[in-house]
Amino acid sequence: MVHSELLDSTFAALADSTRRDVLARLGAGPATVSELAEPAGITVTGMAKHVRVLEEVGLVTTEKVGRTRQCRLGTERLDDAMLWLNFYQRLWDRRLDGLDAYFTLQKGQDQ
Amino acid sequence: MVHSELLDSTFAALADSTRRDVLARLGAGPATVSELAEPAGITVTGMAKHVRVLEEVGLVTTEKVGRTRQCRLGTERLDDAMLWLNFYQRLWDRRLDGLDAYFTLQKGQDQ
DNA sequence: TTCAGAGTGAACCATGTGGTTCAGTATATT
DNA sequence: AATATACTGAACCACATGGTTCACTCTGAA
Repeated sequence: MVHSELLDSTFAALADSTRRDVLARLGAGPATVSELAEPAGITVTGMAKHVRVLEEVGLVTTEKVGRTRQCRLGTERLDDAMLWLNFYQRLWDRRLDGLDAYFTLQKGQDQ
Repeated sequence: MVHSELLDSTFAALADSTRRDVLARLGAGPATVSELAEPAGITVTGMAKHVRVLEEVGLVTTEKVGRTRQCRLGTERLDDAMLWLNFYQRLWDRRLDGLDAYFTLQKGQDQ
């Protein structure tokens, strides 16, 4: 569960605010590469790379329509990332609420 | 909400299976840098870098104990990342189940 | 007081990343 | 048919990343 190439790539894809912006924009409906590039303030070529990254992990789907490329949210609904985070959120909760919480808080107040 | 340096760094920190391993290991209890390095098959210096990355985003807390450095899970409980993912998971759901689903599916059957 | 062990810091290396420009291809529009 | 538009591909750049080695400091133990 931990050693997943897709998980690596998915988290890496999300670790960029330009790409998160793209997901936000596509949440409102499909858009072309140019339409995504303009508000981001980067070149079309640059945006095409971002779209590729998102497409490779399934977060975005694209389709060539005439001379434009229509982009929309993919069907990969962040399930893997959610699953992972949920698992570790529980791990955190268990550690903080459990028997060792006292000891942990005693020694780990620094942050 | 989207433009967050911490969110960038947190997702980036999670985008490495060695670091996710470290979190898993620390979920079972504190460990020193050496104890983390050995199963990972990398040098202590290398692991120290990973620990630093995790510490900088609050996922790990460390404390120098004698000549060792004890590492444990931090108090930053992935809330930011969870919040973001939940928001977008809902966005996905809305898009796929909502009123625009018909239009979307009409034009986006390719996947 | 030595000496071994744990970690740190600096330097280095190969590779990846986010961006650019420029030249090309394919498709609309006139 | 000519031209403008939307994207693609290759080359390039600066910088970040994941890893190393080597020399060093600090601490615990003999």
